[in-house]
Amino acid sequence: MTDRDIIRLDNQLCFMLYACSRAMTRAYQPMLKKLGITYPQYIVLMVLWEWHDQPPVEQTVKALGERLQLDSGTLTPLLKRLEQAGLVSRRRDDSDERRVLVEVTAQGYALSAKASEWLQSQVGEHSVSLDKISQLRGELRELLDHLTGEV
Amino acid sequence: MTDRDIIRLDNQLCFMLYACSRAMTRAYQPMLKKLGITYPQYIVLMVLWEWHDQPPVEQTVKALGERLQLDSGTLTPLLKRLEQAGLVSRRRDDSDERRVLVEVTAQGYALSAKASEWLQSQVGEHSVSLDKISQLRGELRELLDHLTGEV
DNA sequence: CAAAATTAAATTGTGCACAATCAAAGTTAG
DNA sequence: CTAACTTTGATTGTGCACAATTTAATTTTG
Repeated sequence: MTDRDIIRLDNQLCFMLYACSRAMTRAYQPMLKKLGITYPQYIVLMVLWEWHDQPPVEQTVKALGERLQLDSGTLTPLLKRLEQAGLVSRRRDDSDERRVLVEVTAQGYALSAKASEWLQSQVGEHSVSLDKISQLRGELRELLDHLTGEV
Repeated sequence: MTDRDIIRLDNQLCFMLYACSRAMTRAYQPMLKKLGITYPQYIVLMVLWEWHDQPPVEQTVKALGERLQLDSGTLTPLLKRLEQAGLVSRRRDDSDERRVLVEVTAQGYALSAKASEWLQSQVGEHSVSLDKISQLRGELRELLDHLTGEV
């Protein structure tokens, strides 16, 4: 296999990731419309739901950013919109005024159940097998670790 | 496996695609900076380079949109910027004034060689095996086909 | 043919991503 | 203690994505 083939393979992988990510967003669109949130907001809420169930040491914007690989330039306005919608609360940490503590409100947590309900109604629609999804997830994890310099 | 497990698996796949796609963009950033283009512009140019080598019947904005699953709202301004940079030419089709024909300029085509050169210098850096990349690409293709309602 | 329907691209508006910069709070060192 | 440094989040500006609407060209129909 020549270098040129390797490059083509790499480019194809790039494009498939780009296309699949957007296709997944589109697939979730009907649910998101019903919930009244965007896909990135859903991603953020997934973490905040998890934090609600199993509170970590730090529930800050920084911790959220590390988890999602997003900076404050993306998170600050997104969280403000979720706050505006009554789904999230933000407040300065009294013990360190640089930090902003973030958590879901009762209303925000309630969305979790609505999302589950909607997704459960769709479970039968999947013709892609769970084994394949599971395997794909694992391979993507490996790729992600490599790209972010874990290895 | 319960419905709840299925939902969690699905959500994890969503997030991995979202994260991997952005991580890949970051990985290409040094090259893109040198070429003076963005990641989506690179994706568009990859198609236009291919069109240059093997011209399809229709070299229009519409054909580009179908190939990349992007609409004119995204493509029009992006192509205008590439045109501004002298990498792409756009002109109305004389035989059907609704259409806009798109192709790379000589300068735009020359970027292909620069990209290849840069990527070839990086080939050794990959510790992810080609087999894995190839397999992953195939699985993503399968997922994409399913999500876009082929099958 | 002329009206209605369709098609292709452009435009408008919202919300990410992300680089770069800034401001304020906190920590460290002289 | 205070000056230098670091950390955290906010702000600013650019460029996608994408929904919704608009405009103009073409095709279809009555």
